[in-house]
Amino acid sequence: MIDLNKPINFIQNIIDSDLASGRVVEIVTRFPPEPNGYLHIGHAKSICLNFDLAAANGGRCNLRFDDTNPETESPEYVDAIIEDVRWLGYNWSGNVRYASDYFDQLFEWAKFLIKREKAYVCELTSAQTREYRGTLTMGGRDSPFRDRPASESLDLLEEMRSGGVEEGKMTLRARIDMQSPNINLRDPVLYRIKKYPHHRTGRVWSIYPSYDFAHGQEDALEGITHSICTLEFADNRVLYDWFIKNLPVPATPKQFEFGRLNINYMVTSKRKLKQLVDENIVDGWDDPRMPTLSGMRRRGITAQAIKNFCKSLAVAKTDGVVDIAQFEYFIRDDLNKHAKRVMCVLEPLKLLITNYSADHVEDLSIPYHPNRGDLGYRRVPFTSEIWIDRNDFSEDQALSRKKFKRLVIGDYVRLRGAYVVRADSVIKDVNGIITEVRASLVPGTIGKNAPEEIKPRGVIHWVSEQYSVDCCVNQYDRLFSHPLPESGDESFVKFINLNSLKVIYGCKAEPELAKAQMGENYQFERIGYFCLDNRRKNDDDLVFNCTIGLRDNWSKT
RNA sequence: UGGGGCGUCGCCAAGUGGUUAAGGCAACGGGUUUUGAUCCCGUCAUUCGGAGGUUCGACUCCUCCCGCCCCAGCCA
Repeated sequence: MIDLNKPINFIQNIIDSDLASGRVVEIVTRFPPEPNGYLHIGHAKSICLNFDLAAANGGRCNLRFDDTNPETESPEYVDAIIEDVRWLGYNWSGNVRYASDYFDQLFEWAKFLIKREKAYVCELTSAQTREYRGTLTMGGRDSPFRDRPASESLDLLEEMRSGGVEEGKMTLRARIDMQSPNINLRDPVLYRIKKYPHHRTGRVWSIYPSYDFAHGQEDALEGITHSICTLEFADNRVLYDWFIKNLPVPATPKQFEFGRLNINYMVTSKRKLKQLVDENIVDGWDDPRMPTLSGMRRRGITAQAIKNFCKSLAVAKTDGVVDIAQFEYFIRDDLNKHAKRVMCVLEPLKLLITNYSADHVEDLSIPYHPNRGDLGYRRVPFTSEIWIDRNDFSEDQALSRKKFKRLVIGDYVRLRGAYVVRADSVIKDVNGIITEVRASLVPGTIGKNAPEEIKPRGVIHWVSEQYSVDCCVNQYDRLFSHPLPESGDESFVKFINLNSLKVIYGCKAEPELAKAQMGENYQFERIGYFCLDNRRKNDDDLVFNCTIGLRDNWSKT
């Protein structure tokens, strides 16, 4: 599975030279999610990169929540994220860490900067701050509070911290360069007032550090050697380095950026995914149509498939769009190897075998997997009345054997794992709808080919009517009808595919599926891969989610 | 118009002065098959955003041009 020919990525190259030059002795990385939403496939790429890079170099990787904005964060997200990382199979070094663990230290460092006249409390409103910042092409103007005495800033900061100042009235800013062509350096905000309870520190703080003031210092505190983030943070790197240089931090982490993962027909923006959840466009963060890890898990996509996919991805600085077919390849690839084969009829049509005794039952033994003997066999009862899928039968005898490898009046077909049968006639209701097909089997064809002159058109799946179990199947189509739903403005909701969920009731499954286990993947032969849905009302309800259909070359033509 | 980043097959992507320009996905042929699945075999860039230049020799170095992405949150 792992492509040994795949060259090492540019970050590994950097690690190699850092190790060779002695800049670092142990590789330490970190996965730093903000707990303001659920993890999605894009995060999976980052998780794999960080954990695998550390492991490949004998280092370690931390899991750290960047919880610097209590207004948008919650313990629900913390728990979900931890579960998802575990599900992927990764173990972080030591305890789960939080930016909030370092609030005291960060505050001390803020005062350190003030004392060295590298930070000041600013009383510009947010609108004024924006105005003073200048534009992309023009420099900004210095804040009138820029040169106030350190002692004054120190007192004010203490007042901000203790809740004595209204939200929006003051910020702590770094004193860098209002003329910098890099806007991040135009006296960035280090602390802002938020009188909002934090999910871990409660109401202890009335001010919270900004991402820029927190992230690099957290990395330094944890001894992170390679701080890997996505491309949009490239401009923040000089600021990251500025703090590391101007603060008495215990280490010198370095930031490296790579291109985030985009997949067509998907949306990977926590903000937008949250919108889908909040507006009830989907069933929740774990809706099987969502690109979230929890949604994909519920859909039946395996952690291994996601990891294999992520590892196949290049780590580079280009921001491309990966074809969803590439992801689907890895989903099928893993499922094909591991899923047990069973039979299930989605749209039942009765087939009566007229030359088979009505009270006879044959206990057939059929392998769980065509090329994995280690998975063993299952018992499948064969009776005279069976269910076949309606679209596996046609009255049109003119249909060529090449175009329709299924049952046609007057011709033969193999019942998977059982006999070869010939369709003889049909019975219709008053509306002309076929209600039953009458057929005759060719004796002695179980496990053997039919006589030379009988050439079955193909193989179809079936289920004994008497022993079948009823089930329900959820089939999914892509959530968006547009390959790039995020292109253009915020109107991605306009591209929602309204037919992305199809619930099929009254499906008939072989008795084996009555024992279906949660978390197990099955292949419904000739249809696709399925798993039990985790939101069933009762434990013995049989509701299956279609993970993905089998590859289907024939329907394309 | 400032700054940062990127442009190699339909998609992803190796390549760091001399290779027949890897590989995967997709596509298209063919073989095996009691899943129209899997598996196997084969085909698929005289060309690297464009134009010049340096060089015996460039996707790789230089110059100019074109295109795309990110930055003006007290979000991350």
